[in-house]
Amino acid sequence: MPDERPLPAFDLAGFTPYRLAVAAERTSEALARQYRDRFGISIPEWRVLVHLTQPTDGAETVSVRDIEARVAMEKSKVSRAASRLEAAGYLVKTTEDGDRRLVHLALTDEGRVLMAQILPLAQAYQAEIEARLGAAFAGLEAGLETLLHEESP
Amino acid sequence: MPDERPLPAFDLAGFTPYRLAVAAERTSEALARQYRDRFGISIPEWRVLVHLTQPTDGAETVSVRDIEARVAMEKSKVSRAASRLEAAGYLVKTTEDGDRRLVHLALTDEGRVLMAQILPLAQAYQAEIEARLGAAFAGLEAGLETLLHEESP
DNA sequence: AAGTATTCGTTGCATATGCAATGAAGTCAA
DNA sequence: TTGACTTCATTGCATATGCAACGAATACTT
Repeated sequence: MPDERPLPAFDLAGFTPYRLAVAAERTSEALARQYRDRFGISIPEWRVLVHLTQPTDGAETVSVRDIEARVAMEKSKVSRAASRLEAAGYLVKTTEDGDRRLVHLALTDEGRVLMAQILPLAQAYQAEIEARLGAAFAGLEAGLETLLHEESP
Repeated sequence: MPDERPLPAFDLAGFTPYRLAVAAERTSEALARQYRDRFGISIPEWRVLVHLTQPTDGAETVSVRDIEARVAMEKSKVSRAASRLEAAGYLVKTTEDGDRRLVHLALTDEGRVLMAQILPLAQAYQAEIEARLGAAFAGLEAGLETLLHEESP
């Protein structure tokens, strides 16, 4: 006869990593669809591009390693995304003067024009999310803040 | 001279889809590492297995399509994960009697034994997350609830 | 009933991914 | 200075993935 010992009750629908994964996938995809259809940009490429628009506090260095450190993205993924973007003319890779192991990434004018079109989409989308969440937005933020600033989650 | 028109200011660190993606990746990975190291199970496989432990309300059918519908997982991904799990002996695929297009997925005894080991890990991890979040947990939940129950995010 | 349309699961194929290995460049210690 | 060790970015390779196409089964329409 089959083993009928009941499994521990487990509520998948309430499992936080699962909920986060689904929410992340849906929200990312909704925006990704826009810039993929219009500009042929993938999600890893978008992440690299966006990092290059961020103000670099003080030191003007943005290398593969910097991006890898700030995002949950492997360096090989960053490297390949950067190569595709370079081939497309959106950024240039130059060897850092000080430390010649580092590869300095910078937007081209073409890249700036691209981002001048994409960033407003992202801003509008963020506003849409906040509007939809209403009062719940602050709570979501507080929870994410805790999860993101922990040592070993 | 280079185009210096400033790009629209965009705060990547505060971009909700980005925050969700990083939080999801970290929390999923922490558990995935455990069942990967101990049992050789991948994340897609874990998702399929977990769905097979969930109480099916009424109709006893769990097909590829059901899993696809409930999770953010493509049917080909579900199909291949199920095939690997079948090869490993953790589940069996049978043709549904009523509608012979449907493939009925069910845990084997071996699969139940496996899940009896993994589910407690997941439960403990969920408890850990809730403890770490403390009062912020309810707020996170409320936000996720809104994001997950929307038509077109 | 017959023919068309739709649904379901799998698979072929091109691409993306993760990981380890590599080579180049830099650091450190004696 | 030399030699061992570390860091950085890229690449090779095996595997995973998404998408379209397919065949089988069912539903729909007249």
